[in-house]
Amino acid sequence: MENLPPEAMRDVAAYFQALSEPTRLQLLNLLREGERNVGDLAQLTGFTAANISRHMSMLSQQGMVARESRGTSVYYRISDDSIYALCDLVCGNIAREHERTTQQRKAFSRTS
Amino acid sequence: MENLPPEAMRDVAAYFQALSEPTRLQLLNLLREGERNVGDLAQLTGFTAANISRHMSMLSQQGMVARESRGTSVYYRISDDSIYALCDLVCGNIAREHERTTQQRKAFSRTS
DNA sequence: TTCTTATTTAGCTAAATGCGTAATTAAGCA
DNA sequence: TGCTTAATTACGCATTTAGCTAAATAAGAA
Repeated sequence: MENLPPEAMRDVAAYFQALSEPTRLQLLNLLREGERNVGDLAQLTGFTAANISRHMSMLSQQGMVARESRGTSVYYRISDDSIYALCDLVCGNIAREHERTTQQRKAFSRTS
Repeated sequence: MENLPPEAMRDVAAYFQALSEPTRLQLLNLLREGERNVGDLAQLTGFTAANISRHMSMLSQQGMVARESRGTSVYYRISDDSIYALCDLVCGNIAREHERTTQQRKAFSRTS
């Protein structure tokens, strides 16, 4: 990524942006167990189908999920397992960061 | 990340969000070569120091960069190298995705 | 075809975000 | 103590975004 042109930089940013929303992370998490259609995802998350449809469209555009229309329903499934590796990596970082800030709080309470 | 509570999900989303902005990716890229102060980063990117300061504060809060105040300047440096691993992973995914959509375009031009 | 159901899109609102300018703070130096 | 310079914060503005409701589209079923 050292010398990426601005356009590629925008692509990378867009990819991360798709993962920067709790609702979309929740949707990706639900797809761990297998494919789901829009209505199910809406019911499971408590959001409207319209909202879910837009979120899934975004994840699909980034190539994270695959869209398959069967009958009147549209099923989505994970198409890129590396997303979970990415998320797990981030979770590790956050855990470390949490550790760090916790220790900082301890340090503060020592000095005050 | 399977069964993360909503709060942790927000943390993960916030982490990705810090990486979801081209300017911030550019700043992280500049820090590959070593530490930089706010004024330098502003000059190198063409943005105001105020803007850069806000971006760096965000990256710092997520534990991605370390902040060190020396004299009247504030220097930032990468504190978590795994960020680059993350970015490279994403670049790979984007390359694959680009490949995919390119082939799709080819398929379309064949049928039309 | 008509009816029903699932998904998508249009239109809107409230909240968040990136940016600049201007004001404020912080640290050195005279 | 002032003065200068660097960084941060306050404020305003334009754009984006996540959510809803309602309208439009798509695919089966009667």
